[in-house]
Amino acid sequence: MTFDATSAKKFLESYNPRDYPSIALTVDLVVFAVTDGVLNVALVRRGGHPFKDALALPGGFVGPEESAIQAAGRELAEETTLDLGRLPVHLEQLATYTSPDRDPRMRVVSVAHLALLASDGTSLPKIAAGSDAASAGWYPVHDVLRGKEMAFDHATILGDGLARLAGKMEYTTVAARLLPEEFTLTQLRTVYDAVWETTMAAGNFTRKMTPRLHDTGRKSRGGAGGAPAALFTATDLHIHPPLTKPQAPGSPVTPE
Amino acid sequence: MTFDATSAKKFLESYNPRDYPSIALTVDLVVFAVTDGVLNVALVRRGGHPFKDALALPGGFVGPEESAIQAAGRELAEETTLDLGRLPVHLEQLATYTSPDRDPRMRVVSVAHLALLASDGTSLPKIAAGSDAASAGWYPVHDVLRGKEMAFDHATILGDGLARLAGKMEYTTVAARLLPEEFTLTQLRTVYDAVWETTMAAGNFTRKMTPRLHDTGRKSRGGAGGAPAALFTATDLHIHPPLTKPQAPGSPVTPE
DNA sequence: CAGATTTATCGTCAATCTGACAACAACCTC
DNA sequence: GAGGTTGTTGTCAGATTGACGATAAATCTG
Repeated sequence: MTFDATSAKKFLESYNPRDYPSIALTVDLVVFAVTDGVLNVALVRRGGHPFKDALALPGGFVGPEESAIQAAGRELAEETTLDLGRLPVHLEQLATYTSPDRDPRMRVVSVAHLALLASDGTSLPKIAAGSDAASAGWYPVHDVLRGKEMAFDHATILGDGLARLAGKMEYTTVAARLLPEEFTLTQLRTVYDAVWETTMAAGNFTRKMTPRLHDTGRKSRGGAGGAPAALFTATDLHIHPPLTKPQAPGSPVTPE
Repeated sequence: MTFDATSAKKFLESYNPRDYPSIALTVDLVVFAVTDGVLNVALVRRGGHPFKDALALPGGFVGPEESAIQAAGRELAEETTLDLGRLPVHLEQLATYTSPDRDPRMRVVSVAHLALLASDGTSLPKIAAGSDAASAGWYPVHDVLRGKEMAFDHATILGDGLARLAGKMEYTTVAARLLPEEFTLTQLRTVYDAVWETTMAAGNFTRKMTPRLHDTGRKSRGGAGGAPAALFTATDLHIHPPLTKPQAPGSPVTPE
């Protein structure tokens, strides 16, 4: 039925690289960490054109002999000076952005990744600017998204990253990857509140979360002046049934 | 700490395409459709090496001026001879597979997509083999996955596609995209059973699903010999709280 | 055409889960 | 040690769940 075998329909047997303009394969990183009840993202300020001085996600090229996730891990290690491999940093593929004109210079296909850094909640890991970046730092995610002035399509990528994290926290214990290996229920609840922009009831949160975690038996050395809290460890158990993010006001549950 | 700015760390300002081996950008398609209570996937049998005669996902190259999802839509239209654009075919990006040696010939980065075709449940859309494929046809997904003998990493991709669909059906009405625009609750339940390999109770399914759908007021002309069923239309409402897939036996909910 | 059969939908019931909130115990600061 | 703060457990009414039975509406069989 389709005789017009367009050049794009040919397969590798007849593929000649010179038929196609070359493609740059990069990774972009959405790196999250929580401090003081706020979800932060690592951003760099661009030093060169295009989008000079605009905020952008950190990233870099995928080397000829590495996969995208390996490249993401390498970039993350270079940027955070973190002894990656010791801390269980969560790193997963997010999505790939392929619009032909997303970079005005040439065709850049970017595989975005989501990275979650552990934090005790009071300080953020140091990060270093990459080679094309003037500076690097942490920015409150929800503020950045409301301001929405980022280089390339990075605002979209950041939004997708947040949505992925928020969604996955409903049926997983990923939120624990934003905390030290041992943590209290209040710390975990703080992470949920930071990401979801909610204020969850402490009692009910404890009731629903406890069976999914492993109680170490130890107690936190009272930090803030209250009763000592039990220290938990995350299991890789899926939460079933899911913890549901409170319905956003205005979206009816049962339209009649 | 890292002074050795590796070539891969350089940014576009200093990027020279000839520094990198060229990359082929392709799309792979995981196309699903349901008949007779079975979830099927469209596969082609490869005509050339490597993996000659093995089953593979349909796919093709991304053209120089199209995005990955556009390429996926084009390939889907070419393959199904379907008047895409009329039927609301669900098409979404799944994940990107970038392992350097996933294709022995050269570096092929593939953006996999998930496509859901509407079907009345009794027949499947015709599909045509692509240029490098000897034949194309529908195969039962769960059987194929159990057999697990596919070209390249396509078994992984197919598994990921199934997991995406199964997961999304918990909190969305995507399952309706595998049915005609108007459908009965039993048809919808059949889709759930086909994908999840479950047997859901009809009464409870009706109770939970009804408020998420739009009742057209019309009734199905009794096809199989029973009471006529109400015809529904899908809304894009998220299901809240989610419909939970029954726990797989052997995975305890509350380990104590 | 009169059952028998199949199918869709609604109803019931006990068990569980949920959200709201109170009660209590353990710790810090002054 | 008094007072404030924090973590955990308990209570209670309302909603949700899974299992299953009842009813109504159509087709199939003879």
